[in-house]
Amino acid sequence: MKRDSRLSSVLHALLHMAEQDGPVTSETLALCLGTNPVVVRRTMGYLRQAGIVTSERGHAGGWRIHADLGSVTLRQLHEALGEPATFAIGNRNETPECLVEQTVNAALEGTFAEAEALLLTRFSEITLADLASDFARRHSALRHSRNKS
Amino acid sequence: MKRDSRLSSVLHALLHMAEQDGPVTSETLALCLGTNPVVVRRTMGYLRQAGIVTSERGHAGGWRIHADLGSVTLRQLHEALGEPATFAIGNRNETPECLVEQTVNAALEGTFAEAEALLLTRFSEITLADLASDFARRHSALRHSRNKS
DNA sequence: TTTTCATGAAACAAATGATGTTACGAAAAA
DNA sequence: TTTTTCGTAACATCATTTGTTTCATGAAAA
Repeated sequence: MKRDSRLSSVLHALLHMAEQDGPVTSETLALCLGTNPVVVRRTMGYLRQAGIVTSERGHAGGWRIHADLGSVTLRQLHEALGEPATFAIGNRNETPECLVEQTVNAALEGTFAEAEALLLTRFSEITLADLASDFARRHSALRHSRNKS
Repeated sequence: MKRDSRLSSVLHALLHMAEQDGPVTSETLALCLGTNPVVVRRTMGYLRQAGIVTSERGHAGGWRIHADLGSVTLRQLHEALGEPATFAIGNRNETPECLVEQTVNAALEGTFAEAEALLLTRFSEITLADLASDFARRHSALRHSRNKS
């Protein structure tokens, strides 16, 4: 099953952008992510539409975060990306005539809905600022362990 | 995103089998599911390996449920199918060197793990007997509404 | 004003993975 | 011995994401 990794990608990109003062080009982000500048533009375009980032063309152009890190949640990013399907497991037929299959669908849908609600709740509780501070902690821990050795 | 619908499929098949006395052929199940007998064999084969169903060849052969309906949970079926990936969303790179990406992965993995745990818990709480009685309820409700009209 | 750098967007290619199909072998019963 | 049915391998199809190529457009620098 091929997973949608855009949320992971934009988080990676945004945290790198947060470390920079000026704008960051698609080229640079593509190098960070191990992909292609066009893919970066395509994906970041969703965030621009949602007002989370801005882009500038020409010399010294690139991408900037256009929001407070503490105000952007994973849920907002997920929504900006079009709320892609959460689960890789699903019903065989979404609108079956067969009563047996309707029963199966109802049971699975209820369960998936509950798990998705939990996921989205957690997403809404995590901000870019949280991740940035997690990163700072890891970074400093790494420095300490390097100094020791 | 293409979803794995095997759990949905086997539930559909098992409930149809529960309605029958004798064995049910792959051909019959394929008609119920709107697919191919070979696909049925392939998928039901996982359940046979797990001891949930048996198959017999030749005349009057086919598939039988080899367990008490109340003792088979959705979780067991999910496990029998090889515990396919739950989420259609995931990390871009599972073992990144980049500390930023490690931070992102850790946050997402924690959240996904929590949602998956909930899903599996719910799966372990639902048995085939539960679904069969849900079905009976729907079936009887349908008859009543038909009699009214 | 021309060149360079960057995004915007469309069109196409590649890769991936589930599902579907064909074909044939093996076993069991009529 | 013929029919039925599963078991399995190999291959085809389909959908979707991701990657690539290409060119147009805009903005700053030379």
